[in-house]
Amino acid sequence: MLEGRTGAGNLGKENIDEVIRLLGWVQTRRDHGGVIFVDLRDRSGITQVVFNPDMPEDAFELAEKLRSEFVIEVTGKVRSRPSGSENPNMKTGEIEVVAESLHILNKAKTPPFYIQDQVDVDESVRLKHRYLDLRRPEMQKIFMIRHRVMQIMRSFLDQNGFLEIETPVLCKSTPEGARDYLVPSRVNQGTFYALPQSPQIFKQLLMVSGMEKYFQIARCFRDEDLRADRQPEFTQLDIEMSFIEIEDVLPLMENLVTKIFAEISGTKIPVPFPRLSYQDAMERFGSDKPDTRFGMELIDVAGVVKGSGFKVFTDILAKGGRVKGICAKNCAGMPRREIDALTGFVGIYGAKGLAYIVMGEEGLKSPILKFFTEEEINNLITVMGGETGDILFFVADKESVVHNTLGNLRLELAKRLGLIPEGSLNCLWVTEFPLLEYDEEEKRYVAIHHMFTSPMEEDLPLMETDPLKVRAKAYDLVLNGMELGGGSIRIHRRDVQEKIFDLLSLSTEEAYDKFGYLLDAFEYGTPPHGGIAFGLDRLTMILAGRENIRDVIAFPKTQSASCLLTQAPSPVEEKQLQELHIKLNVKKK
RNA sequence: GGCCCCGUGGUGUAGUGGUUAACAUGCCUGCCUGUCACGCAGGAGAUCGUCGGUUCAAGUCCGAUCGGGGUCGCCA
Repeated sequence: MLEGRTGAGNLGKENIDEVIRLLGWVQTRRDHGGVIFVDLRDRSGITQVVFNPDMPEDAFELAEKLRSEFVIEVTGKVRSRPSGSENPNMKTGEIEVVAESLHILNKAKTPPFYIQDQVDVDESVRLKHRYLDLRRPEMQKIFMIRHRVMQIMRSFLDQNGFLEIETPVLCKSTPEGARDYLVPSRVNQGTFYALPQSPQIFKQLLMVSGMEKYFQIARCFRDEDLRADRQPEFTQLDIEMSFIEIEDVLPLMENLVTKIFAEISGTKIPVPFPRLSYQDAMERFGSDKPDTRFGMELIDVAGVVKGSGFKVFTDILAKGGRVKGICAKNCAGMPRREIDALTGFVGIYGAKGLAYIVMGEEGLKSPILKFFTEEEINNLITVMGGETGDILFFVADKESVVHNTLGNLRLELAKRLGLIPEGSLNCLWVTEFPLLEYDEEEKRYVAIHHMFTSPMEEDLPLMETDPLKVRAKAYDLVLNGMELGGGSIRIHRRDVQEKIFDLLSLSTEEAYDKFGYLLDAFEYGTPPHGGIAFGLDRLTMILAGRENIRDVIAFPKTQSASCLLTQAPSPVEEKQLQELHIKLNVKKK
């Protein structure tokens, strides 16, 4: 059937007088009674087919029966459109195909929405009929980009000596990290596999195996709540290498990322990417994935306010908290109610209030002025870099709340003020992450990256004295304020790994139960190794200019982790449950 | 689990508590030989997500629930 087929979207003046065969869908039919125009669409694009009454009568009658989305086969001759009827809005608008024969390969029901770009239709309707949604050219373009990205990754890594190796999808459940998706075992009553959150342990085992350079485009699963950029199953480019240090990983990955952007969007990203320590990222931007496309950095004002009469600030400082601010340029005209609404905004992130000073033309306006001396206010303005026309915002709280709040307020204001330059690509590495953080709920340390991440050598002594100060050999690639990838140099020494388990309050038995095989493996000559993983979906989002991860996944889940097309998840037969030795205990609603 | 937004013919929207729920588009029928979101004429198509409440009267007000989206928590 494909023999001698021509793509509709690639026809042009150079094809004039060629007799061609098109296979595709009816985009639109315009029936003028005597002459019928059909726009025929296939993956390559759209071309206009003309049906004249002087063609065989039965073929013309057939053309009158055509409707949207009928699948047809047309044979005809390419010709120049009559002068004056060219369509400059169409890639193939200079030519048309005069139909000589028509076959209807299949009829179609009227689709629930237009098969064209910029459809204004509820996303749930698109998802229910995803196979139709994916017919739209803009969706097809996304998946062509996604495909190209994967091909570039594969060829780049192949050329650099990496082996593509698959790892299991049915895995062992591990503590820590995200909630696992579980799969009951039929053969082994009462036991479960977990779907991989990432191929982490297997890729390290492959390093023990001497594979030296591994990659995989791997599906990962995390049973957590969804977001605009988060799906329960997603795809990572997973990479691991032996005999490396950070300085081997980052430049190689910079080459890969710049190659992808150069080939897909023709954008040149300068290398090396800037690096920012976690500490600096948090202090300056209030985020470990800072958007550095604009300024408005966080400024510490503790030095200015610590001796003041403003108890809200001084009390928090006394308790070890922080007082920081951002300067919103040219915002003094912001209406009072909008400023008040920002108090609600910062409340989302746990801040109890938002102090501000409006630097208007007629002087300063602020509910907190009365607590400060003139000198203190002048110092505050100087430190903040405030000028007439600005608003200074302040948050006082414990450090995590201050950073989170101001970091998000900074992004929100930048969006409202249009400070983020369109089309700019801003790649950077965030390095020197802390190894551990303290979990108040569980009253113990937890790993920030994961528990196989190597501490920095010079910080090893701190593991005994001040574990929270220990920095990890971990790095994240951040693009336009989005975490695109992350990785680390791993622990390859058993004694260090056991020390980590110890700090994480994993007992030796527990550690052995969960990771004994890994600890055993580490005793058989493990090379120093490390790696990284990139979120393919997020990368495709940026390359395709999408703000929603569902758009770059062929068959995504809704926010409640269900598939509107297949109705998954769904109840199963009692017999299936019995085979799996499972009894349900469902809460009645 | 919390907060916020949305739900009206196939699709997108309008709709002061008060007649037969309006408009656009799509669909069907007829007409039409140069359109390209063709045009013209006519027609069909809605238990206003669901359940309950207030009211003489509910698409409209209230509550619950279901579904979709955003977000906080969560996501090593």
